Amino acid sequence: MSTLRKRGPTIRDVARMAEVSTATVSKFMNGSQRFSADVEARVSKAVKELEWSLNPMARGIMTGQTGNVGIVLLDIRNPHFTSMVKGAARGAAAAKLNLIVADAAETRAPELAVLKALARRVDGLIVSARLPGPIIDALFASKTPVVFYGGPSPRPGYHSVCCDNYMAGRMLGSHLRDRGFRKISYVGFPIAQWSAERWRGVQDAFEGVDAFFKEYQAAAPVTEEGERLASMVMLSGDMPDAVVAFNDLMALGLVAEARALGVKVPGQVAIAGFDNTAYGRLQNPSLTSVDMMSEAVGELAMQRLTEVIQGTPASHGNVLTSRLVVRESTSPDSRVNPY
Amino acid sequence: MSTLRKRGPTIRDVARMAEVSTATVSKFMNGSQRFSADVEARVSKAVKELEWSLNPMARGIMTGQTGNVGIVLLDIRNPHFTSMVKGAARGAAAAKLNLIVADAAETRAPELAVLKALARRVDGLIVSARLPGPIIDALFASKTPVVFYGGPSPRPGYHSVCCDNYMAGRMLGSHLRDRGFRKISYVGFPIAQWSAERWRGVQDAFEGVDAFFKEYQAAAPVTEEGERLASMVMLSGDMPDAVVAFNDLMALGLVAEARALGVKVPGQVAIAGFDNTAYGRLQNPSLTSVDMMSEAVGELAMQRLTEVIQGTPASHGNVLTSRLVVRESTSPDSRVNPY
DNA sequence: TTGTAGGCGTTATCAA
DNA sequence: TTGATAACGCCTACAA
Repeated sequence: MSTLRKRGPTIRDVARMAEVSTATVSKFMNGSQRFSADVEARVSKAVKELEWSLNPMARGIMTGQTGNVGIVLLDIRNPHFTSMVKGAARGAAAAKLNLIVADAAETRAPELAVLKALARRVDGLIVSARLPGPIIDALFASKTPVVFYGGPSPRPGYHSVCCDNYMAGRMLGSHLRDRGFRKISYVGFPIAQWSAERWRGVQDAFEGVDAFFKEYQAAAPVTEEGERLASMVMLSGDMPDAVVAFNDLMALGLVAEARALGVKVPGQVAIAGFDNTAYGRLQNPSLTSVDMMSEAVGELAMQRLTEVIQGTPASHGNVLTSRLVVRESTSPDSRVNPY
Repeated sequence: MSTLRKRGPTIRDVARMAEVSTATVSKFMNGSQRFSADVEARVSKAVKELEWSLNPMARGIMTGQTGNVGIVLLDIRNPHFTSMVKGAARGAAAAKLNLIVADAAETRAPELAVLKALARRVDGLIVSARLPGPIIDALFASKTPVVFYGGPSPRPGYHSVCCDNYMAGRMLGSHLRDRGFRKISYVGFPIAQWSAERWRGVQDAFEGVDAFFKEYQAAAPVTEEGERLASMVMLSGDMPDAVVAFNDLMALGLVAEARALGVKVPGQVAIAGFDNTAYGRLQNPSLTSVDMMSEAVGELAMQRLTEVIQGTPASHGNVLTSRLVVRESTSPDSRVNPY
């Protein structure tokens, strides 16, 4: 049923036209050797005339390399991941690799089989540290070079690029403490192990201060969950004076729903998130957030991956420094009862 | 310099273990023939035991197929494109194809060479109809199956999936007309040919009505351009009572900057965009927009692409119906914003 | 239903 | 610096 594309010229055609051997053409194309000006001219002329280029698959069968790398995302609509892809794409382009993007959300059903298939088509993979255990095991079994993102590597001996989640939380916590907030609620996402790290950081920032903490759990790190939990978080029992969300998407949802509920942000409650998503800056009120260096994480992860692929003694320093970005949503006038 | 990954088992190892020929294993793997229960059992046992799977590259050299398809984006951070990728990823998964995402923004320098290289690694490509002419020519020359998105195909005979931009503009124009707006400014993005289509649609909706139009041009369809142009658009000469932006990103930038400038939206000026981006709904004020069916476009484009690849007589109906989503930013009253 | 044998387009080895 | 030739892992007539 499938119509094969018309076969183009091969290395043999080029060799014939240039009156050299295929070996010469091959070496010429890979720049792995110098040639006499004469041969070089003839070969490049033939290449141009026949509009020929190497067949990556035939090449791959010999070299064992595909020329592709993959990145497995949990949700391509999350700007955090999008920025990561941007960084990874830059790194891939620099290494002349093609980037295959797999959205795990779409391939959930036969995930494992899909991932195994993907692994055969790439030279290496960038994946989330919060992928399910069996998937990660399969990945290791396949011997595919892997670099993790988001949190520490689930197994020792593998690279992982991320920000220090505890410190990020702590920075945000300090900010809230200094602004006088004392009743802090957290909308976490427990499936990501580092959600707890962030929350611990926030709490630790209040050491020695009399503060009240409460935690809620979202089923997915998306705006809709922020909206869904908003009334529970902000209107049940005594209101918090500040709400921290696991990420900006949920924070955005909280802010929007607060408005619908008639809760003033930051008038009655402050709201902050993580990731420093582009839309937080434009929001009304603009959103305080901790920049988790999404793009840099993607780029560095790709850099590490290429090192692992090439067997280069991999450099270290895979923990990036996050940065607190204070905006309107944590303006201090939201304290209901200043102490 | 490059450390080759240890070579795994081959089809010959499997054949030997199952005591059959390699041809049998091949046919078995491709499901292109039925076998005796005995042979089938032996082969699948060997496959499992050796944990062997087909080498896609060796396979591709014979079949001429890579098992990959590509999508070329203009800006992966634009939620419109992200949604398209989501749709395309679903389509690709359904066809058991891997999706290679190329962010043109990152590969601008040697664009043409990069795209040619990409074309050799995929069975087909989904690309924007507003790619530069030389690139499109090269694409056609390479005989790669192509499906366009965004606007009509730049050459006859190729598939293109998009919404009717004129109608989309017209819907929005009618809405503004009915709400009593008469001084309309448009922040266009002329590099996309269909920016003019949208604007024409908006204007035509005011046929027979006394209205005033003015057009501005952005250099890129991004939030920053909306912010940059905001004061010019809203504070120079006589203020428009409604501003339409080429897309939501720019509209979001306009709204944010209007707030910074002290211009009430929608109190003093209404603002609307195209794409119905997720963040428009959460904005304050929420953003009126025309849903250009990003995800459906991506999915349908991938469907068409697989048809073209397989040589199936391609079905038609590639113009999707857009949908007006009215929200607060074009509210007719001058109620003051809560924040 | 199963096997034989040649070929796909490239790289790698080694000799010239 | 260049060339012959044997791989690489799989597919596909065609024969049995």
